[in-house]
Amino acid sequence: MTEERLPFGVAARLSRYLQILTQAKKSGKSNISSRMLSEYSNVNPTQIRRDLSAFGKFGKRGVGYNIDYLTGRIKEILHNSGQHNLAVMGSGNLGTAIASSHAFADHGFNVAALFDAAPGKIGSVVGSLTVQPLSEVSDTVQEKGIIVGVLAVPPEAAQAAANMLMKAGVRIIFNYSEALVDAPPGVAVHSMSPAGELLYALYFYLT
Amino acid sequence: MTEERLPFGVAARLSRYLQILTQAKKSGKSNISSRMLSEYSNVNPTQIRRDLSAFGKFGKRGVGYNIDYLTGRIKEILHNSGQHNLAVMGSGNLGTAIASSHAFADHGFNVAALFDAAPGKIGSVVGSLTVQPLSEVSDTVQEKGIIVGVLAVPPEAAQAAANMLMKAGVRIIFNYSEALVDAPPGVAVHSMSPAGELLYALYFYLT
DNA sequence: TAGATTGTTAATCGATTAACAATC
DNA sequence: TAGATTGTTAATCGATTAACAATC
Repeated sequence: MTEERLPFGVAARLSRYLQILTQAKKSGKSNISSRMLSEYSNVNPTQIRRDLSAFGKFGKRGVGYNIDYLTGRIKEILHNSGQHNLAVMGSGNLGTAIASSHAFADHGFNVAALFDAAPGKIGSVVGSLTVQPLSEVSDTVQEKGIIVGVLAVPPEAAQAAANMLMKAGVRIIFNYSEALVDAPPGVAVHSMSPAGELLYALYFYLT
Repeated sequence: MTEERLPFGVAARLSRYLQILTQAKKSGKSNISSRMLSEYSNVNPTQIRRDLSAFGKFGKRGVGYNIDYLTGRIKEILHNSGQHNLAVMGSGNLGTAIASSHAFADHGFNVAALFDAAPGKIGSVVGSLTVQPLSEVSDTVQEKGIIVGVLAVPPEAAQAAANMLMKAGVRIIFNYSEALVDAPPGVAVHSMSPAGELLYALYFYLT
């Protein structure tokens, strides 16, 4: 096994398996088969077994994969250990939903700061966070070692919010707005596009 | 050009291009090159040109693609025309954000109903919608011809909400909760997994 | 004309799938 | 033992990429 970067497809699928394993564990399961992983991930079961067996024999024939064990191995492969801090831009309904969600915490992601442009929102409390003004983005990102920024702002404010984050040192932008966001090389922009995914799902429904 | 179903990858990428074209149009552009489409979609520019040229010569050398024209052609390829109705389950922060968003409307998706289990929420108004009780799911889905259901409920309520929608005839479930959702064959479940996508982005940041 | 970008080829690599022996 | 499921092979298909002539 060479220590090279994984192909994009493999890394994407392993991340997906990890997410599913975490949820399956929560629902009380201790083992899971490639067939069940396939149902939840929409990845072919043979492909799943191939992905995993490239790194070792993680399963038991006739039984499936032990969830705790497999979770540990995939975390190793993805170098996923420890905590990472996130900043959320925008404290509207979407920003509040993201900051309150447990979805990130399950994977070691900690929402460490919440910012808003509106003076009326500054100081209001969301869970354990207090909404901060944009003037504090730079200092907070550096103090807390934030490497991921989440855009939960209106489309017309998305690029400006991204610029502030990138200037402060953020290298990964999660864009929940519809707007297109430009970034220099070295910064990864990942745009959520529910409408795009819906178009895709609908195509297979219509045909 | 045979009238067969597109490969999954092609349909996914065309959906993505359509989403980007819609946003690029909004920002005032009238043309776009495969290189720019590549920056926003993270798809290789040669791959984009190949995807498009499989259906015809849509571009102009030295200029790029006309956004309006290309939008029309991709809509044809994806059989995307007309309106489709959505139902959103859950009127918390996330459900409210989804129901208020323009992201879906840009592609002909109309949020036609919003449901909640909490008696205190019933009757409250979100945009042009009034929150309805779960007892009305079945009738509303059938009356309005709703084919897509969006889960914006707490994880422990996700499966029950999905079951109600499926029983009423919904064939596409968009799961915004972290929970795993089971569905019979014939129903497509599409789970958003921001944490999973973040794991993926982080892997390439860490390596 | 000069610059830019498409459309297309060719070569390589990864994904997909069926099938099945191994084995829990 | 019987049933289930992994690990693996082999064959095919789609994705990726560089390169470049065509042409706007």
